Amino acid sequence: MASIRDVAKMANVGVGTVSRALNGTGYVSADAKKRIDEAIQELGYTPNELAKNLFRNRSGIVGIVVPNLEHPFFARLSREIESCLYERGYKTMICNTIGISNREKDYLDMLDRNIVDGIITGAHSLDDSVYLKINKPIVALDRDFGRKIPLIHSDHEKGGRLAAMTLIEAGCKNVLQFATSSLVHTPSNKRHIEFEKICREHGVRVTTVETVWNNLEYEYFRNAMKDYMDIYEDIDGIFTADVAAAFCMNALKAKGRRIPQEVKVIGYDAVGIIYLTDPVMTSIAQNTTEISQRCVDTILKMIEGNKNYERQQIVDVALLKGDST
Amino acid sequence: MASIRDVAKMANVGVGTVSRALNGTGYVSADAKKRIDEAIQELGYTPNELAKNLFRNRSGIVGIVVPNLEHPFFARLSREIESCLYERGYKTMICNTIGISNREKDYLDMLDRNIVDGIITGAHSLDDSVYLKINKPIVALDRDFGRKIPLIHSDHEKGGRLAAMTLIEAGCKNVLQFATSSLVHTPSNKRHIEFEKICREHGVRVTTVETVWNNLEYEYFRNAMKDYMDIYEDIDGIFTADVAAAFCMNALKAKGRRIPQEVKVIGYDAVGIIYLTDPVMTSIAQNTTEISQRCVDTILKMIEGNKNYERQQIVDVALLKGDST
DNA sequence: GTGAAAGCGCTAACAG
DNA sequence: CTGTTAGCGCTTTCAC
Repeated sequence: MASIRDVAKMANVGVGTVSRALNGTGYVSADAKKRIDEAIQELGYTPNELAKNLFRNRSGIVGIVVPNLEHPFFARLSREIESCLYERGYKTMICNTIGISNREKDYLDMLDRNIVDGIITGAHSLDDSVYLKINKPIVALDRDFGRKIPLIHSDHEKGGRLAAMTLIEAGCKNVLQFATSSLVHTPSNKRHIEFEKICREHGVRVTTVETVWNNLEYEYFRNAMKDYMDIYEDIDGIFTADVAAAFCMNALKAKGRRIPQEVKVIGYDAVGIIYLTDPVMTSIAQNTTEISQRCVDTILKMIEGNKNYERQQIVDVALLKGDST
Repeated sequence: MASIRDVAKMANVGVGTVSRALNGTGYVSADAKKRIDEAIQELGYTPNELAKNLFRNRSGIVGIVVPNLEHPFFARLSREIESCLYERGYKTMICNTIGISNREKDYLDMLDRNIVDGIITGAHSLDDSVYLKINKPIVALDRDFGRKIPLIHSDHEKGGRLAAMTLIEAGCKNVLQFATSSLVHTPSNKRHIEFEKICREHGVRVTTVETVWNNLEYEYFRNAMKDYMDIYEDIDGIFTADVAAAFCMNALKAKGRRIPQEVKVIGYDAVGIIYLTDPVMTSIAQNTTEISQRCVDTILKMIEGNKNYERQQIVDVALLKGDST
């Protein structure tokens, strides 16, 4: 592999001149420039990023930590974040934690080892204290780690309200929702608190099942939802995230209950699968495009030392009306 | 950030000794080792991977290039490949090409710039010649770039045969399949040739629609499949990849056709969404776990200079019987 | 066993 | 305008 020295030698100039020519920093005579270009051509020279990285102590890589890339919400988010980063000249490292806190820790350590310049995290298996000790660029998705770490999340309260109002207006009197354990204090869990509150205010009976989503596999949701539908037989409305909601719909239909006539179902996230259910699922849409842009914008500001960002950024949600409500 | 020099100074040893202690290479007296460990503790020293990378001219990163991470097959594959790489001590860089050949080229160039040590590619927008020029570790998924580049793919012929036999045995007489343009010469497209052949042999009429899947968005599939179902009204069997198949099912049901009584549908890939359709979709399962392992195994062998791998590796497929056939 | 020194490929500062 | 030089932080000979 040809190095900058080989180019300099062949072009009869110093390495500094080649570097300047390459990066457009400082003056280079047209003549020298021409010879350098020729040498680069001839040698098939490509700058070695590894050396650049060492010099400027930057890798140009941002890590994105998600529980499971196979979950459609995180797949979409990862895709969009990767696109934003690409536009801004950064590369994307992907990290699946699959609920294993060791992995999450390993990936966080890459900040110290200078493997990534920053991390956007949507995983939650580690204790807050671990994050608070870190003094490098981190942006959190749907989790508040305290003043030091910026967080970005949807307006989940509004999401819960929209969901509740949708079911209420559709005439539900006895609804069921699946929430994350209330021990986990995340912005996203607020939708369930709000949902419950609104339902109560309107005299609708609401049952909240708190679950720990051990893993985010379809297979798991499928079995779990089937079991739950056997337990809660008299409900007329359901609110939970898309994948779970889709499996609820299937389980309900298998039991002969008609949707939306007998049971209304409203999902959350509005990922592609809402078009796959029969009927098409009503869902609260998170604006993953804006979330991604804000995540990338914020992490790059942190990396580049620009303090000019809001610590908490809330992104609007919207009702995407389907035929399941 | 403390460097190895600081550690050496504090421990009263040379940097070489610290390096040896850190990497377990060469002898270090117990006494020196102890002082070094203490210094590392006290300084909170972490080795800078960037410097290591430059020295050994390796980044420890493998890039995985996919058309669209949001497509469930690639989401699963990416997840599994990331897991394998993690087990082997490598990191994963993710690259969505979204059908843009510029992006694919940009990511390939990272090989030359030493940003990634190798690339596993499942994208196809560039011409073969571009790949053939590259002299670095590349493993291709479902595409034959010629003798230089190893390829890994499912036994798609068997897949096509299984699909055909399933529809035939279910009594279909007039089936429809969606294939990639026959101009694109990929192993995965062989399933449609085989499918057609088997159907013919059994006196079953088969219509093959060749499509260019412009993008892999749910929205696109949904509209496209709806239109196709309006055009092909008299068919009694369909074979296509899961996502498309799922939307076919929905479009058919919307037109009042019963599945599987009037039309049988068989998918390909067997990703999670087969459990979401109603009825549960029959599909040909690709063994993504084994595909991922082989991809990782092969790319790491190439990176580490081990020539001991097969150029073409074919992974078995299996029929996953659902209720749509 | 261990320190000193060279060098991975690049950039930036500094004389000319 | 341009060549020389000194590192970025680490690993690895190679004498002592």
